[in-house]
Amino acid sequence: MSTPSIVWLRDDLRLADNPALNAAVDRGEPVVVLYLLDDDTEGIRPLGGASRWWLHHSLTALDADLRAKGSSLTLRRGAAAVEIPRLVDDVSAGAVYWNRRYGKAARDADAGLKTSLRDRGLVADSFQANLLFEPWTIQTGQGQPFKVFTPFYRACLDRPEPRHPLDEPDALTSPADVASDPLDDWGLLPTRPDWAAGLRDTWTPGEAAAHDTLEAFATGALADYGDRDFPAQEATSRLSPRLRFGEISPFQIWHRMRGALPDASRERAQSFLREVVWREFNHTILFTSPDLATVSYRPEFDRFPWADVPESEIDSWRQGRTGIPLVDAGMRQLWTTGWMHNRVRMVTASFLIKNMLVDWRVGEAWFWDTLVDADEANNPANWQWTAGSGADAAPYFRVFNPELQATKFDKHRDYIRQWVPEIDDEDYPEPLVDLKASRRAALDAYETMRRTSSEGEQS
DNA sequence: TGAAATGTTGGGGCG
DNA sequence: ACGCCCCAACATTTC
Repeated sequence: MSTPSIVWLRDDLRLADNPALNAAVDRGEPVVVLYLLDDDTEGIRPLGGASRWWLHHSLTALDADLRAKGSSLTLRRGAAAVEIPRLVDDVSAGAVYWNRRYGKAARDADAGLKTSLRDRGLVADSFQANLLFEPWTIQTGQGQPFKVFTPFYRACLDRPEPRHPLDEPDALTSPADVASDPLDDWGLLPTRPDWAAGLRDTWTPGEAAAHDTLEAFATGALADYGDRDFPAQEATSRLSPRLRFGEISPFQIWHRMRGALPDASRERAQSFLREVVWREFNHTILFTSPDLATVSYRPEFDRFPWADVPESEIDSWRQGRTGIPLVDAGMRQLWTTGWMHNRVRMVTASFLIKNMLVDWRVGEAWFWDTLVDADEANNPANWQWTAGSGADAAPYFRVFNPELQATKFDKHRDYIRQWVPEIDDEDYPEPLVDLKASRRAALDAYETMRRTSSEGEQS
């Protein structure tokens, strides 16, 4: 009588460098590879639309990869606290393995599950797979979490080198007749309207394509990583959705960057890894500030006098009709492809927060819904960075001028023309706001916040 | 991973 | 030759 192992995949849709999967294989019993669509556990943020599109296709790819190894993906839907024990009973499982995640609700759910499974006599183990450095291991000399990136980065580099990636299992055996939802029943893909054409043209989700992307970057665009601030150039890795869904692990990226590279790319590799460590930093912030997506890290921003902006104007921003070419180009790239170049993310976010005086949470929510790489740590942390309310954030008065940014980083307007082809036509909209006056208003609003904050502290 | 305002310097035109 | 002014270029400060 076998007691199968369950591998519960979440943000780690890969077979290689997957410690939970390898642990299950090493246990020697048949393995059920599970993905659970959990929109029901309180506090776990439901995925946005673009992420659901990606998830659908990444699960499809994963299932195909599993079938090539003699297994398949088991799909279930519901709250983990209900559905995991149900699956355990269905298959008479003897062990459950997973790789760790770092949001509060997720950690609480996982910890509760681990306790209840162990109380029933099952093996229940979790693994480090999705961060190079566990958040609780990177601390200041005082034992506090870092609030500033650069010392955090140095502390990471002082740690032992991250482990080498693990090989994927050669073959898998799975128990017969495990009930699985049809993926199509989950409704992850958009219909009426089908807005995903641009996503389909841009991306191939799945582990194999993730490795192709990393390899192409390491041997190609990485040499041009010094040009990464120019949005018309393909000088970035485009690995963000791969990391979000764990089609590739940061360990695999780390060691690829430490491996054989063209000479021109050696120094660039460290610049790129520094960005990967920003992801670590953001997850560490999330670990210590679980409400990162809803609460300003700097409490004085609770008093920031956001403007009461009509929804129609926020829609102009969402749809890329602000009349500011670089902002509109970025927002259209986002809507069309589910991704936006990093510099343009900063410009579009600064425009919403500072030129329009809209609460950063509004923008964060839109990016959450439309980005294929929306991540519960990076997305809110980066919005708070731009707002000035975050850890090691840009000072509030650092207001991007989108015209100047276009001059500096899209000199020949290639990026703008790609996404806003009607830029020179008469019907291109007038600017939604006056850049000079709105900058002034943003600085005044910041001053108002500072004044009311200090009054609040005195009373 | 900013921008704008303000300050400083030095070359050159000109009386 | 000299002082004066203008202004561009660069540096520093401020928001």
